[in-house]
Amino acid sequence: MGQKKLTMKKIAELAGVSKATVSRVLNDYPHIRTEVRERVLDVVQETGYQRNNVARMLASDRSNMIGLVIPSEAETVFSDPYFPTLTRGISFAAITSKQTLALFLGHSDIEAEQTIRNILANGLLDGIIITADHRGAYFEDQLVNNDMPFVFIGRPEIESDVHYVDTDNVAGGRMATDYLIERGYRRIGIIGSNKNVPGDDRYRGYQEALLAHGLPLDESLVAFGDYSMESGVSAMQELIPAKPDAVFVTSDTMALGALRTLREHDLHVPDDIAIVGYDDLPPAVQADPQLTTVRQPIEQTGHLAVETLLQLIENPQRPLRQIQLPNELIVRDSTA
Amino acid sequence: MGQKKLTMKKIAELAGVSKATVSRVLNDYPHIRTEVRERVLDVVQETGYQRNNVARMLASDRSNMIGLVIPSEAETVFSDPYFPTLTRGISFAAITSKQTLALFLGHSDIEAEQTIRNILANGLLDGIIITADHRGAYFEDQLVNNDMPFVFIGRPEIESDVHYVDTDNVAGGRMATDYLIERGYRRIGIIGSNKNVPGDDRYRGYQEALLAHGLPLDESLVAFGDYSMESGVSAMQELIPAKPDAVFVTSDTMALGALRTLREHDLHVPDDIAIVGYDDLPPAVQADPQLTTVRQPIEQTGHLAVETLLQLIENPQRPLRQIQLPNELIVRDSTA
DNA sequence: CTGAAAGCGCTTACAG
DNA sequence: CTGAAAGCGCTTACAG
Repeated sequence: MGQKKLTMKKIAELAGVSKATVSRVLNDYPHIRTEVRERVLDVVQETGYQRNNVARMLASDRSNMIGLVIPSEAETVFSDPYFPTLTRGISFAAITSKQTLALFLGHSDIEAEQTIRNILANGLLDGIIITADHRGAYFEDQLVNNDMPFVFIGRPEIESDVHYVDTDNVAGGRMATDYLIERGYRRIGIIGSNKNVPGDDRYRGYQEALLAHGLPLDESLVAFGDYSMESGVSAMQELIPAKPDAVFVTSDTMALGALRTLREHDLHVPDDIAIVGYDDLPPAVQADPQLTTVRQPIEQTGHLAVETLLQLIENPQRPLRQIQLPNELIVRDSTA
Repeated sequence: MGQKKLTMKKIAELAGVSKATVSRVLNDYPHIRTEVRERVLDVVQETGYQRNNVARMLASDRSNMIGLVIPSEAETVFSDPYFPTLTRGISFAAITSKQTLALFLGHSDIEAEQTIRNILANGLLDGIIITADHRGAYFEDQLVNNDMPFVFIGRPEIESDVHYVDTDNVAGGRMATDYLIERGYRRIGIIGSNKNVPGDDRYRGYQEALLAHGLPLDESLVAFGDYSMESGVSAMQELIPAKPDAVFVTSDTMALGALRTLREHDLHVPDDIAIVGYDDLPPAVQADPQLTTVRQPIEQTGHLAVETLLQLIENPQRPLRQIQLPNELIVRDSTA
C-alpha cells in the first residue's frame, strides 16, 4: 500500500539481528540458533517480505535462471507438438527446482547462434538447454569455449563430448520394424525423413531390423517426407505401386496423411496394409484410434535435461552424461 | 581466456573517460561529444565488452524481461497448437524489442495464482502477459493491487478495466454460420464447447447468425465437445440423427473427429453435410484439404500483446487498450 | 553462532 | 558535455 518497499535491512531491524543473519536464515545456512531463525522467519512471515532476486544475483553470481533455446528451424522440421510437450516437461522441472525458465525461440540457426552468443555474454543465466537438430553442430564451438554449463536435447550428429539427453531413435525404428516382421509382414515399406538426425536414426533402425531378419532393402519401398501431413499423403502414393504389405511411418502426422491416401485407394488397415507410426501428434489428436505407434518419452527428456543441467551448474566437473531414453511401442490395433 | 572479466571500469580506463560516460554511451544518452562516443564504442568493439545485465537491473530498476504465464488448464482446454503459435509470436516480438522472455507454465489455476504472486513479489520482471481462460478472473485482484504492468491474452469473462488482446470469437462464430446460411443451408448444427470463454463466444456468434436470418435454434442440432478429436467424433454421432445439412465445428481438431464419424456413416462433405471449422491445428496437420475454416490471427495476437505491454511499462498511465482482432474465413471447398 | 563491512557492476541525480 | 560519488539490495569472507 503506502509503505516503502521492504528490504532485508528492515527485516533485520524488526528481528533485532543483522542483515547477514537474515540472509543466512533465508539461505538455509545451517549453524543458526533455532531461536534466532524462528524470530527472523516470523518477521518475514508477518511482513510478507520477499527477497530481491536481482540484488541476490549480483551479489551471489547465481541467477537461478536457466535458458531454453529452440531454433525455429528445428521447430518446423520436427513435427509441431514435440516442442510444446518438451517445453512443458522442462518448465515443470524448472519450477520444481525453483528455477526461472527463460525462453529463446530462434528464427534460424544463424540467429540462434547470435542468440547464444548474447546469452553467453550477458551472464544472466546459470546454464542453458539447447534443442536443435544438431546436424551442423553450429554452436558447439562457442559453447565449449565458454564456461556456461549447457546440455543438448538430441544427440549431436558428430560424436563429441557434450552432455545430452535424447531418445533412442535407432532403437525406436528397429522396434517398429521388428514388430511388423514378427507379425509376418515381409514387404515392409517406410515413410522416413532425411531432414534431421532423428529421421536418419529411425531409418537406420528400419534398415537394421530388415538386415537382422535377412530381409532385403527394397528401394521402391522407401519414401521420404518432411513431417507434414501433406508429405505423408504423397509418400504413400509413391509407395502403393510397390505393393507393401506394411509401412513404418516415422511420424504420426505423416501417418495421418498416409491413412488418407489409403482410404482414397480403398485400402484397409491392417488387412491390406499394416501401419506403425511414431508418436508426435498433440494429445487431442490421434492419427487413428487403432494405430500402433512408437511413443517417445518427451516430458521425461525435459526433466532429465533440467536435472543434468542443474547438476552441472552445481559441479561443472561432472562426468559426461549422454542419455538415450528408450521408446515404447503402443500396440492398439489387431495386426496379428 | 585467462583474462579477468571485463567491467565498465576497465572500459572507462581504456577509453580515458569515466564509468558514467561509458554508461551513457551504451545507453544512447544523447548529449555526448561524437569524438568521445566513438572512442568508447571502439574500445567496446575491440574488447568485446558486454555489459552485465544483472548489475544494470539492480541499478536501473529495469530488467528488460517480461513474463508469459500459461496455466496448463488453459493449455489443455484449448486445443494444443494455439499456445505454441502464440508463444512463437510473443517470443518473436520480445526478441525484436530486445526483451528477454521468461516462461511460466502453471499446472493449475491455483498454482498459476501462486506463480503470479511470486512473480509480482520478486520483482524480476518489468511486466507480464497472462494467458488464461479468464472465466474466473482469479488473478485480477492481485494484479490490480500491484504496480506491475500486465496484459491479458483473451477477454476476461467479466467486463473490467484490464488491458487485453483477443480475437473476436463472436464475430468468428457469426462469420462461419453466415457463410453456411448464405450458401443455402438451413439445418445448421454446431459442435461447440462450453468449457471456456472463446467457446461461449463462438456459440453466441452462431446463435446471432441464426437469429439475424430468422432461423430457429434447434437444440437437437447443438452438441458440445472439449476440443479433442475424440469429442468431435462423439458430438457428430449425437448430431447425425437430427439430420443437419451443415455443421459449424468450433475447432479443427474436433472437425477431424467429426469428419471421421461422417466417413463411418458414409456421408460426404459437403454434399450430405457441409462443415466449417475453426483453425487450431498445427501447420503440419489439416483437418481436410477441402475444409473451410475460420482462421485466428494468433501470432498477431502475440505481437500486439507485447507491444501493448511495452507501452504500458514505458507509461503506466496509458489509456485502456482492449483489442478484438478479426478472424478470417478461409474458403477451401466448393460448398456453393 | 553472529556482526561489520566490503563488494557485486552498473545507473543517475548532482554539480560543474 | 562529463565526472565523482552515492546507491540499488543483497552475499560472504573475515573476525570474533
